[in-house]
Amino acid sequence: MASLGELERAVMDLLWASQEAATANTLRDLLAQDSEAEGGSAGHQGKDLAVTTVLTVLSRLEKKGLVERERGTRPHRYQAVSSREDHTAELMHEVLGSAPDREAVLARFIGSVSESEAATLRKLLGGH
Amino acid sequence: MASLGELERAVMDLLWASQEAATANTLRDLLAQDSEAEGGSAGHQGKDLAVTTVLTVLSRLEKKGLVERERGTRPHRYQAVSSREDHTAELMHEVLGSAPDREAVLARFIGSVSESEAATLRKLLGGH
DNA sequence: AAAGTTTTCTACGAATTGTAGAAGAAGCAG
DNA sequence: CTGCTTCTTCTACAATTCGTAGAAAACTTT
Repeated sequence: MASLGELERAVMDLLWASQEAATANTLRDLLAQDSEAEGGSAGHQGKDLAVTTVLTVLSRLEKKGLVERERGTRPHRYQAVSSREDHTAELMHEVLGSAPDREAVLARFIGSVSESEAATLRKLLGGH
Repeated sequence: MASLGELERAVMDLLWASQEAATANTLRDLLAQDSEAEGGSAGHQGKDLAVTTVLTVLSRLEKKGLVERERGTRPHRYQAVSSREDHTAELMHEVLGSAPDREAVLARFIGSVSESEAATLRKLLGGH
């Protein structure tokens, strides 16, 4: 139960973008805007989703542990459980974790990182 | 079109384990063994798959670009396109790639790597 | 209590995956 | 070459996931 569908991803992007908790309605509106602004002629069309659709997706994301909801307030408010960066880093660990030879994987991985990123990594890893 | 199902993964594991190309029949046998040897009482049961099942899976893996087949020999022979390590590293890049703030993700990622792996990384990243 | 808003339940269609039979193609025994 | 055996391709079906949303239930507000 790892990867997200297209809409699920779109919703997460919104939640990650706005640090704040949002209601399903707000999200629906944001999604409408996004798809409206999305690209020239043949982009994939602008949807105007039903709120129930957004709610379903939010429930699924909650079940997957990516989203948390405040049930106290009346229009429930949803927010991402962890930041996009944390989540992505976690994902990377998941991918790596399933490998028997982690170090070999890391070697390959490092091999194809840009120089500037390599520099960042050196800094992060600190002097020996 | 990213992740693999359970059986697909099992097949890839076999192909990755044995550097050599294998036939569908061989793989079917190996799968049978594996599930046989797999865990005490309530593990998920030992299947004895039909060869067509294995062939279907192999075709799908081929379509996904993970497997290559020699069509010349009569029992076609299948092999992984890239090593497990390469594939995993690629996956990590895919995960990372979709992030707007790559460096932040890398920071988190590095933050939760074991010390020995950190050492390896330092070595790989080389001086200055 | 009526009307409006929000949430939950239920459902359906497309795509993916595990699973395999039926039928077609290719090679081997006579 | 003709039939038997083996291998591959085609087609199919059930379960799960995901996009999508109506119907109904629950809660607010007036």
